[in-house]
Amino acid sequence: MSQERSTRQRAAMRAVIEAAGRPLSPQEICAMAQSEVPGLGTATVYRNLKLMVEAREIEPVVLPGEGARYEPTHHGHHHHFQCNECKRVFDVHECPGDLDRLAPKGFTVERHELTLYGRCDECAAPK
Amino acid sequence: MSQERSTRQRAAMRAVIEAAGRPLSPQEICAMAQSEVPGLGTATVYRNLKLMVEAREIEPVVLPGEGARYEPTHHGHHHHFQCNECKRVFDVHECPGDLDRLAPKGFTVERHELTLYGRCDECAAPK
DNA sequence: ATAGATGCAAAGAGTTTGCATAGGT
DNA sequence: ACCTATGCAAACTCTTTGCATCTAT
Repeated sequence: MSQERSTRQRAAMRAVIEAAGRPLSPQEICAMAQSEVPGLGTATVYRNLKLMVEAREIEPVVLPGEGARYEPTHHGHHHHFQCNECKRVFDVHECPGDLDRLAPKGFTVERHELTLYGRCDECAAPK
Repeated sequence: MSQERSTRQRAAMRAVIEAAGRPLSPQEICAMAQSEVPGLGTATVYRNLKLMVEAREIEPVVLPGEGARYEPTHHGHHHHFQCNECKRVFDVHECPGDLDRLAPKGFTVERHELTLYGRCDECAAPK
């Protein structure tokens, strides 16, 4: 039987993802976790992300045209906002709801993804 | 000044995209256009796709986690529906509108993308 | 004739995999 | 000690770029 071990790199990644408050890209996670575990390699980050997703500890956030980002598993439906300037992604907990009616006749809607684009509060503010 | 030339490869790509009736990936476009222009290379496909997008002749359709596909330019805002079974993508011309209110305070919404997932009419129907 | 377009190959960017070694248990 | 996890480097996929050649105008 396989058994998951608790390693410094995994702990560092977990801490970084928990603390972020927004979905992080693999490179961000790698860079941020390196302050805790300097030698951390990208392969390890990808391998652990995969394991953590399978363990339902985190989940991928995939926006159109962008690589996957990861955030702690949310219980409940939510969407995302991407800043056109800094390109960071934020959670949006509101939902327009009732999107089933938009589908063509005979189509059944099971799920939807909504992404807003614009300026985040920091980038909207004058410098 | 630059002037766009009409070439066989561009014409073939245009024809393929027009005839498809659904958004096509660069590889599909390349493969399909090669029956008309055998030596067509991927670099040319990508370069022409870029030009055609800039010329507003076609537009990219980018779904989460999928590479870009291209379809003839639609006039008017629209969204997409992807069938979970056949994976085909369809246009959805309705729009929930008024999504600006969903953003966090201080955030400005400029644009939105909405993708519905479910069953298309053919796949929803019993076989 | 001239300048944009093409095709090949090489270069990038992001992600995955092979393999010897480090390190949890 | 055993066996998973790690780090490096190489492989892979998709897309872009450099460059000599071709070709529409």
